[in-house]
Amino acid sequence: METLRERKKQRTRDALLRAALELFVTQGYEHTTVDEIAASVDVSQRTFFRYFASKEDVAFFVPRLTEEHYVEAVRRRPPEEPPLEALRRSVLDSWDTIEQAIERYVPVELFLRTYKMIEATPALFAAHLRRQSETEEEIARIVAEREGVDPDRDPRPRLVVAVFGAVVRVTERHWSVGEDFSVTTIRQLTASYLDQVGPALTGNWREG
Amino acid sequence: METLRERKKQRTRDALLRAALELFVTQGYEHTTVDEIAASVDVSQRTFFRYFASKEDVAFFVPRLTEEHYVEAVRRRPPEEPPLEALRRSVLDSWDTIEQAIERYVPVELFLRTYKMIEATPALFAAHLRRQSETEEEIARIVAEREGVDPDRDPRPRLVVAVFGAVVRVTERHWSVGEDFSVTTIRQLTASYLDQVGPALTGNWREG
DNA sequence: GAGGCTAGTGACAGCCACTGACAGTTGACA
DNA sequence: TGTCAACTGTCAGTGGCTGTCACTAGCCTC
Repeated sequence: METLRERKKQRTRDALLRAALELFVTQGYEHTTVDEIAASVDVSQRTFFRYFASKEDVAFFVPRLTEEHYVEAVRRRPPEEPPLEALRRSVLDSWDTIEQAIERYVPVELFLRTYKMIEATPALFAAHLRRQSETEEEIARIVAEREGVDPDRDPRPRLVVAVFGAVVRVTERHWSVGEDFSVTTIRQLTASYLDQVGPALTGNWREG
Repeated sequence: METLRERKKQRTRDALLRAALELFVTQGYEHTTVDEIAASVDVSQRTFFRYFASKEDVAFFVPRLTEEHYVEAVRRRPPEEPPLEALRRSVLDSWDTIEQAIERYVPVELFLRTYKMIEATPALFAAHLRRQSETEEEIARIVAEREGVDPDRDPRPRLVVAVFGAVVRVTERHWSVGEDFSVTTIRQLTASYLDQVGPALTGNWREG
């Protein structure tokens, strides 16, 4: 962020990001062309593609921040904690502290609406799931490391991480279709769902 | 399959499907153009798109069969079975009986290689995950129905189905990178992983 | 502070997936 | 056998994305 050149670049990137997200959430992802985004920032389409690898890539700029934030939280957990407990605390802590990280780039409110848009747009939702699965692979390796097992011989790290991720995804999905979307809401929902999953798996639903 | 016209259509469709999968698995999905597929069956590109909604769509023709097969298996489970047990038996039964259904369209071996290709191609893998999540939504509704709960008020159906699906996905992924790919192998792997997930979630990994 | 260097950009041409419109052809069926 | 409908090919166009090339504006050295 030293030279004028770098500041200019940063400004162009930020402008493209903001413009893209704004257009996406107002008129929809599919109905927004890259030409449109570039034009609204007054650069050529070619320049857009020098900042973002693809149209999809812009949409996931902020989600990428939150994923990294989460992974870092997992890394920082004390190693004596059982895996599930470490994961649980990591997600909840992440939701508590993510807002500052986001606000540096876009208003949190815009991010939340982007998130909803991703869940509602099939092409983006697919990409979202794939990204999550990549994150899970990373987390599985961290868990394996913590527990001192080889993830390619012992399936437990990937199993635990996948099961945990599944619960998080159900939560997000529920949150994304609801009215009340705030960071607080999804945090509470996550905690609640994580509490319910144990009984749901083992319990008999048809008794009081 | 009565009239000549219908038989001709069927033949074109089958030829396109076979040609596409063959090209995909030999030279890769990304390196295969729709023009190439159409040319190798001697029809116009336009005709290809009259049979398949998209290039992606051909790749998932057979997976779609297996998904439907699985959903049907779940529907047929006796209602007194606990949810997890019903799901478990459904996947395993599906793997036992799927081969006939596939063989009507393509050789099972080609299907298995297609499956590996899907797992190895990011764009297809993303689509695969989205399709699975749609299937899970359907299954969740079936489970909710069986248990007599409202899936929009009670999160348990979606939770159980998502957790179960996560285990299946870890299994598939493991299978897809391995050497030994046969239907028998993935069936056994699935059974084994399902057995391990309970202990992995609750147990302490660091003791004997 | 003049001049060379280079990162960043725009303009243009081209590939590929996909779509709409229209016209030609070929089976279905009376 | 002639009419109708289904199926197909051709063509033109859009949108995402990439390579190339020339140009400009900020940087850095002497």
